[in-house]
Amino acid sequence: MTTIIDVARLAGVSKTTVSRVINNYPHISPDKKEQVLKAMEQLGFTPNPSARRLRGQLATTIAVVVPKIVNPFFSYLVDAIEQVGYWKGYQTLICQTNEDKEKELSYLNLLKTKQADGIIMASIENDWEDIKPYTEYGPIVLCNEYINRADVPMIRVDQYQGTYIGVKHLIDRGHRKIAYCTGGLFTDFGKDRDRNMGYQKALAEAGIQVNPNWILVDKHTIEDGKQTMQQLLEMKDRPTAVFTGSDEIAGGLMLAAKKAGLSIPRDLAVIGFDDQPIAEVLDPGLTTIRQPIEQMGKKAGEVLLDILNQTGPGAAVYELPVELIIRQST
Amino acid sequence: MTTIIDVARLAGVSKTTVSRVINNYPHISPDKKEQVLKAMEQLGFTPNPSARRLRGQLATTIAVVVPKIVNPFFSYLVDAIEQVGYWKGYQTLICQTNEDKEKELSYLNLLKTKQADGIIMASIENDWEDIKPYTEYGPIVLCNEYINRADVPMIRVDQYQGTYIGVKHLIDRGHRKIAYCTGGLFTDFGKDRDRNMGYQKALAEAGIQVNPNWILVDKHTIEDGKQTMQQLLEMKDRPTAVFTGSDEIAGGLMLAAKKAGLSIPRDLAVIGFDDQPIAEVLDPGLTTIRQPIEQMGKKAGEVLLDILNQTGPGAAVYELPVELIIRQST
DNA sequence: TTGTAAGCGTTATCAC
DNA sequence: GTGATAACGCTTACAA
Repeated sequence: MTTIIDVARLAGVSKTTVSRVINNYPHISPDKKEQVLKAMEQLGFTPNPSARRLRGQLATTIAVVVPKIVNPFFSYLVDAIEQVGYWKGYQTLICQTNEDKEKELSYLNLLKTKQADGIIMASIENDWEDIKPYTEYGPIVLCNEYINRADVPMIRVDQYQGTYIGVKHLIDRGHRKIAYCTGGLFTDFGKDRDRNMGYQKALAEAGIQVNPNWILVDKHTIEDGKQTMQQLLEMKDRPTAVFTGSDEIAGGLMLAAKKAGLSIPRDLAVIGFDDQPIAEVLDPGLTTIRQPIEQMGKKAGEVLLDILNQTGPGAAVYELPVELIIRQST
Repeated sequence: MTTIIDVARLAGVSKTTVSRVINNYPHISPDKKEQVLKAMEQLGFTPNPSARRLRGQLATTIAVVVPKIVNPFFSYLVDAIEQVGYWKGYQTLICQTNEDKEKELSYLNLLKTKQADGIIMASIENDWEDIKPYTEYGPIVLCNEYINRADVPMIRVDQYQGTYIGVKHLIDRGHRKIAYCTGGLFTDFGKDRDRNMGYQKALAEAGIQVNPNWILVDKHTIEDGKQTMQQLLEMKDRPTAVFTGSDEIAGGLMLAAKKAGLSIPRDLAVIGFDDQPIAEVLDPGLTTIRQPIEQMGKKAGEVLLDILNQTGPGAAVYELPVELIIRQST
């Protein structure tokens, strides 16, 4: 490994001067500067980031926490963040929690040890109380998830609105027996709460009572969707429409429904969430709530970098719009 | 930031002793060890990886180079690698080239600067001659891509065989007009070459001539698939079957075909590559060549870690099997 | 068994 | 404008 000293020797200057060249210190005689540059070139020198970090200068790594990178929602998010980061000279560390609390905490430790200069959390497994202490070590930006009492920047979409317009759309199509199939739990905070409220609000406005049997929680994958359809098929009183928490669940659901001889949307209307590529190629095309994923990622990255460069506010909420994409499944 | 010295002070020992405790040096009196452990706990101490790296000890980061993380093939690959890495205490740096040569080289520099201890390349943009020099700085493992003259470990599947059985399957179904729609180019080396050879071999065996009009290159996305279908529709002499280089292209193709009133597989048979989740939910279900993506990623991770821990061979070729998954699109 | 001191590659301070 | 020199936090001879 070639170091600053090798360069100094070759250029016939002190290592201080080399360092100054590297960091674009203004007052250097042009000829020495050129010598140094030439020596660096010749030796193929690259400054050692560990040393720079240790010395307290460098900050070039951001971490993105996601539950599962294979979930297209998150891979698109990571994609957008990586692009912003690279553009500004940052590397992106991908942290997959697999919904494991411990793993999440271990990744938060990256902040403490300055292996990551900032973190974007696109999912949260632990309670905020357990995460908050880490904000001391570096900026944390919440993206997609949000905590009401958290004093950090948050990039979110209006989940309440998204769910509301989705369910309302089903009601407008004449449905009154509408199941709700969510990735989260039917809980009382954060994203889940907002989605639930949207569902309940839409039903309430139409004078429809929530049927607890039609609330299906903790569904994520295509496989989950297929199984959920089985559950629905076994019900004596079956819903005529299903609101799902992701396009993948919807895909599995449709697959199983068609296999069971149901016609979509005639026998069962299905609506997804996200507007992933899969939504378009499903047959019939999947009506869904589009989340501006790229925008979210881009914004999250920008906000984090602004904080790192001291040019942005420490906390703020950015809300991006959702949109109902009507295809043929409803 | 709390350092080893703080711990030493609190525990009433020298920093050397603390370091020994951290590194599980055997000969330490149990009581001192306990004091140190207690102090570390109390201060919430975590060793600074930059310092350890600088000192030349630590190796905990691997980098994975992919063209696009949003491509499910690569997100599954990264997923598998990350899991293996985490299990062994390594972090995974995700490097997205966007098929940009320069970006790829900049990521290879991670090796040189010891920001990454090893690299898994799941795609290659530059010529091997330009990449080879980096092997001097740390191990590079090729996964999915391969270079004949490269002296590094390679994890690959038999692309030749995969394409061959796919095309053969179409021939067995009675097709003789078979288009070939690939992600790469119809070039003469690596993965592309093998796939092309498989295609040509299967045709040759059946006494079928290659029709250059039906060779469609540089197709990747669902969108590409749709456009390709348009191209096909405009042909006077249209193929009756299409072999595609990925399930996504196949998906787009099917979508456009159905929209144009074609019935699949009656009017047009379609076969994909990868067996991604999308293959199952397409209608009709997509016949495809399954690549053992998770296995590939797992193997690549293991091979790299073995090298880093000096317990594995420096170069070897691991070939994993492909499998024809027959659904309803053929 | 424990401690002292040197050094990893860089940058900041202070002289000149 | 330039160069010694001391840190940054850690590991490891070498001594004790």
